Amino acid sequence: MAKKISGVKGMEDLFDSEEVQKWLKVEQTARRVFKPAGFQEIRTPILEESDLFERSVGETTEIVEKEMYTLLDRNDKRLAMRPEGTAPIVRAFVEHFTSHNVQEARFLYMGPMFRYERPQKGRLRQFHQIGAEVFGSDHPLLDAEMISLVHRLFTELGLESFQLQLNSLGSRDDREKYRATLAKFLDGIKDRLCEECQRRIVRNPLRALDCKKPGCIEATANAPLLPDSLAPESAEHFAVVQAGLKSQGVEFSLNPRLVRGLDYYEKTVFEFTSGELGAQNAVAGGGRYNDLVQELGGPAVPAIGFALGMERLVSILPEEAGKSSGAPRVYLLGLDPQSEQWLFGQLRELRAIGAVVELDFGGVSLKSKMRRADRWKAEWVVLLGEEERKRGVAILRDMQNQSQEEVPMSELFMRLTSRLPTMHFLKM
RNA sequence: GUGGGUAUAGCUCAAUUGGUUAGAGCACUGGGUUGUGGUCCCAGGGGCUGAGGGUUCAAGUCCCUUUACCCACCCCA
Repeated sequence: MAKKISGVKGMEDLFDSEEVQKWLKVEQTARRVFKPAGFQEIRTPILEESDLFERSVGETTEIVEKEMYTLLDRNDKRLAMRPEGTAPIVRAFVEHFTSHNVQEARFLYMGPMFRYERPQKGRLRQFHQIGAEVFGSDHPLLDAEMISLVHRLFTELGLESFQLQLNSLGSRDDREKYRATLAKFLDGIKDRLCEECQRRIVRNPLRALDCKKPGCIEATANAPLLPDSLAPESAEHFAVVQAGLKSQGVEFSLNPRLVRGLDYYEKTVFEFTSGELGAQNAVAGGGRYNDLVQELGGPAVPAIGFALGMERLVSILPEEAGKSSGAPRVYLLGLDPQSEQWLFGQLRELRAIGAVVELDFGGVSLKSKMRRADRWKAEWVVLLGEEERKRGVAILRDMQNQSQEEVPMSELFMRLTSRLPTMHFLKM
């Protein structure tokens, strides 16, 4: 035997039918929730120029520094497999929409993302996201709408145990000022912080507030917090976001230490978490990015977006979401080559009416064939042998009632159809 | 990148202080009088014990190396 080739680390095959069913359900529900809100679905390539992510996500972020799958193409162009979805959408928006003076647009996307990380529960190297982005407005109620749509998606999927955390990073100015204040504070308590956090003082002080080490939590207990240092305009924006969510009945809690890992966020940031996920507890996250479009060469168009982790979401979905279509299942069983040949001819028509139809292949005993039909969970079995064929009939067996009858071969299609729910479409 | 854990049949797991041909359940295949499923009974196939090396009369079991997977740190979806 030739040497086996196994899949790439952190990249999974999805083959369990209930699991696949859940994916379909999530994708379909996302469309049902977002399209009526004016979102159009778009698909962008997996490969982008590395620069796109370096400039948007941030040069000093973990993602860009250590986690990107990068390559040189045959012309030595630096490319990267997208580690996240927002930057490509912004790029596409700038490239195709702003040129015709479109400054407002809503996009829904779904697809694989890639990050070279050490896999663990809820963390893969190829994972999938569904995300949405809205360009064209800085209105705080848009923030509330975005968050509320995600909330609604989760509710429609029957998800019960999730929490919503909210924070405001303020405008870029607010953030810069706060960053300086915080860095100063941290420097004062430097010797009480872990090594990692000491490095963060210069590089990314906000992250220190998110550190989970007990020593750091204690040391930063009365650090200056972001919401307290927002300029009046940002504070007002944040207040309206909260009021908007309340009026939609969306529950949330404020987390002044919530920091997101991508540089482009400002003002409102949010995260949906679940206790059932293990250490990687974020199911979805997002925020506002008012300067990104401009930074990527577009006009000054404010925007907000979110992304959810497909694998994480699916793992906490209720069982019902994995139930597959209720289409009737019909098993065709021939006892000799001529019978099989005739039944084979019926496949197309029967499948066209929405039934799941399978023809038994292979020369085993009738008993085994029946056993197979049973394991396949057939509701109906059509049995045809030489005896029947001579008389022009086939046996139609109802597996549940354990009853069967002979029907003329010429009427099989009609007889069967009349017993199946009419116009039965395959449900998602 | 740093820790910790696991690796035996397709799946879930056994195998006494190292001791004969490595077992069970589920699954699979066939049969229980000739062409009828589920429950039941019987039989059968299937493992170089992740890989490589070492200690020993003897290794699934002990030691080293390696690979894969899992979990956590970190980071995030």
